[in-house]
Amino acid sequence: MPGPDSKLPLRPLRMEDVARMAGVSLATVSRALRRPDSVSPALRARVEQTAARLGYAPNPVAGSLAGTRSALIGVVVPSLTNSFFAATLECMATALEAGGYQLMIGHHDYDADREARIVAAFLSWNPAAMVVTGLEHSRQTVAALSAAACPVVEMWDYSPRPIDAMIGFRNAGAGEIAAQHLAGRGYKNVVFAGAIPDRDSRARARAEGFCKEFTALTGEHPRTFPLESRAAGQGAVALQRILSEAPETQAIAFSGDMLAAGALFEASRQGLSVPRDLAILGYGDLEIAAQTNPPLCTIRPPGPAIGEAVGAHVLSRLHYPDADGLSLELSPELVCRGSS
Amino acid sequence: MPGPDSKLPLRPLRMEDVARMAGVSLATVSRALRRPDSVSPALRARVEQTAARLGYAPNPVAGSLAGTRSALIGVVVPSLTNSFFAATLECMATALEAGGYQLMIGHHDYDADREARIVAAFLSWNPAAMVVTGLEHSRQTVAALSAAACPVVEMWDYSPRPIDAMIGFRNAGAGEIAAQHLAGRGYKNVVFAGAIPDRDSRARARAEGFCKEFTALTGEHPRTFPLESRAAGQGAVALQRILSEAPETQAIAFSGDMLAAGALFEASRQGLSVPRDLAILGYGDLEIAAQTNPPLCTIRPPGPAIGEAVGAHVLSRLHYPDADGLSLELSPELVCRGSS
DNA sequence: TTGAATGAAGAAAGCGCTTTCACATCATGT
DNA sequence: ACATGATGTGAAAGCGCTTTCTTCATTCAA
Repeated sequence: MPGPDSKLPLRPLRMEDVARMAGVSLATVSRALRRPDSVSPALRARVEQTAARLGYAPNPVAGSLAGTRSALIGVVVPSLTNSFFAATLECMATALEAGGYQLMIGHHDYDADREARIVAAFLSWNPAAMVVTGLEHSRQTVAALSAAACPVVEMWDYSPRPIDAMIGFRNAGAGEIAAQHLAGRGYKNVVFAGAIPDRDSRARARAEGFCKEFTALTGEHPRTFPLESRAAGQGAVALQRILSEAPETQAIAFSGDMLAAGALFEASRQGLSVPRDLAILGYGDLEIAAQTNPPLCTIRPPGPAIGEAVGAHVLSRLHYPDADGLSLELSPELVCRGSS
Repeated sequence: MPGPDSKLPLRPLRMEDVARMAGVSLATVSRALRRPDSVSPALRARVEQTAARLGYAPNPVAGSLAGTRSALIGVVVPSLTNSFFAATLECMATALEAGGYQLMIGHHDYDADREARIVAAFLSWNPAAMVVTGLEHSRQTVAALSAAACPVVEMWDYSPRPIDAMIGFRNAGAGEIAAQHLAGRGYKNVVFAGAIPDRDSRARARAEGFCKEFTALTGEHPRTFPLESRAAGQGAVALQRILSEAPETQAIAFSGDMLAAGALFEASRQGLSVPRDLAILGYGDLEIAAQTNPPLCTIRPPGPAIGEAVGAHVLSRLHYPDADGLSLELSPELVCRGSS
C-alpha cells in the first residue's frame, strides 16, 4: 500500500460535495451527470462545470449498487494465450472502454465447469452485459445466462437461435472452405490433422465440416490424423508419420497454423517441395503464416471483426434497452498463399 | 436480455434471508461467511449450512461498497495480443480467481495517457490491488498509484525502488545476455535490429543493454538497424537491407522472435546458411522459435513466472495487509538453439 | 382569472452488505 | 460473593449513489 504515509485525510470527493458547491441537490447532480437531458440546460452546465473543476469522478461501485446494473462487462474466453481471442478482446475492450465500461475477463481452458463458475461469479457483479465464447455450454451456464437481466452475447460461433445475441461464424463453414479449396485444386488422398477428439467444440466443427464437404465434393473420405496437442512440434511429427504410413498423401489440412508451420519446416528438412510434393493448409492466419517458405495458405477467422461487432452491439443494446438480440454471421476467409 | 419472460419475481437471495433461516442476525451471517474464526463454531456451521442449502451467493457490489475495497483486481498491460503478457495474465487470473478475485483488464497500446485514464478508471472501483506493466508511467499515473489504498504491483521490469512492489526482470539484462552470447561465440560486425526508438521502453532497455554490453565485451559498437514495425515481414526486409549495406555482418540480434523468424526464412530463400554465413538471435521464445529451420536461438522472458509470482504476492498481501511490498527479480534465460 | 397540465428540482428511501458499538453471557481472580 | 475481563452476538449506522415520490413553479386552455 503505497499511500499510508500520506496522512492527509483527503477523502475522495462525493457527489454531495459537488451538490453543495453547485448549490443543488444530490439528485440533481446525479441526473445532470447521468442523463443530461433530464435537467435544465442552466443547471446542467453549472453541475458539469463544478464537477469538472473539482475533478469529481463518480464511484462506480455505489452507482452499481444503487442502479440496476454495473458498468462491468463480463467476458469469458477459453484462453488468453490464443491469439484469436486476444485480437477480439482488444477490439472489444477499446470499443467498450470508450463507452465507460470495464471488462472483467475470465478464461476456462475449455473446461465447462470452470466456465460455469466464472459465469456465475461474473453474474453476481450484476454486469451490464455478458459475452461468452461459443454456443456449447453446460446446462447451468445456459440457465444462468438465460435468466440474466443483461444482454448476453455468444461469439466465435454461429447459430440462428442464440440465447440472446450471437456474433461469429459457422466453424463448420471454415472447414468447408478448406475442403472446397483442396478439392478445387484437385488434391487426392487428403488428410485432416488435428486434435481429434478436441476439447474445443469449434475445432471439432471445423474438422467435421472439412471432412463432410470434401467427401461431398470428391467422393473421397479424407483420412483424419489425431494429434496429441496443438503444440507446433506436433506438426512435424504428424508430417513424418503421415508420409510414412500413407506416402500417397497429396495434401494435409491442419487444424491450426502453428501445426501447419511445423509441418512446413519438416517438409523443407525432408527436401519435399511444397505444394508440388505435398500441399499444406492451415487455419488461423497467424502472423507467421505470411512469412513461412512457401507462405502458408490458411483460413482466416474474423477475430477482430467479431470484437468490433460485439462491442458495437453491446453498446447499442445498453443505449436502447428495448432492442432485441441479433444473430450476426461473419465469414472466415481463405487466404490463398503458396503452400497449397 | 434473455430473461424478461420469466415472470417469477425471484429476487436473488440476500444475506437477510440466510440470517432469517438460520435464526441469527445479519451481522453474524456476514462474520460467519467472511471471517469464520470470528464466530463460534456452532453458529458458523449453522450459517454455512443454511447458506449452502439456500444456494446463497453474496453480492460483491454491496460488499465492495460497504467494505473498504472490492474483490476486483485491476491489471493494465500494453497489449493483449502480445503473447508475453497473455501467458502472464493467464497465470495471474488462475491464481487470483481461486482466491475469489476477478480481474479487470485494460490495455493501452503503449500510450501513457491512455494508461493514466485506465488506471484512474480502475482505481475508482476501489480495487483490492492494482497491477501495471513496466516502471515508466506518466506523472499522473504514478501519483494515482502512489496514493492508492491498495497494493500496487509493477511487473515485467525491475527496479529496486518500486512504487510498492515490483516483479519482473531487468530488460537491459536480457539485452546483456544476448550480447554475451554473441560475443562469446566470437561474432564480429554485429547488428541490433528493432524499432528504434521504440514506444516500448522495455524494448529500448533491451536494445541499450545489448549495445552497451557488446561494446564492453568486444570493443565493437554494434550497428543498430531501425525497423518500421514489429511485423514479421520487417524481419525479411531487414535482412536484405543489412546484408546489402553491410555484407560483412556476421550476426543480427532482433528485438523479437517474429522478426527473427522472418529473417530466418529470408536467409533460407537467399541460400544463406545459418548460423555459418549469418547468426540470428531472437527475443521472446515464442512457440514458433523451436520450430524454425534452424531452430531459433532466443532469450526467454519469465512471463509465466511473473504471472504466478504476481498472483501469489497479491494474495499474500491481501491476506496479510501489513506485509510490505517486495522487489522480486526474475531472470530471462538464453535458449540456445541452432541459429547462433 | 382560474384550474388543470406540464416540467424541474428536492427529500428521502433504499440498494445489500460491513463494521462499530453496545450489550449479554460466561469464565476468571480476589 | 463480587468485580473484572474475555468472548460472542445483535442493533444500527453507514458506504455513495439512483430513483421514486413529492413539492413547487410554470404554462396553457377554458
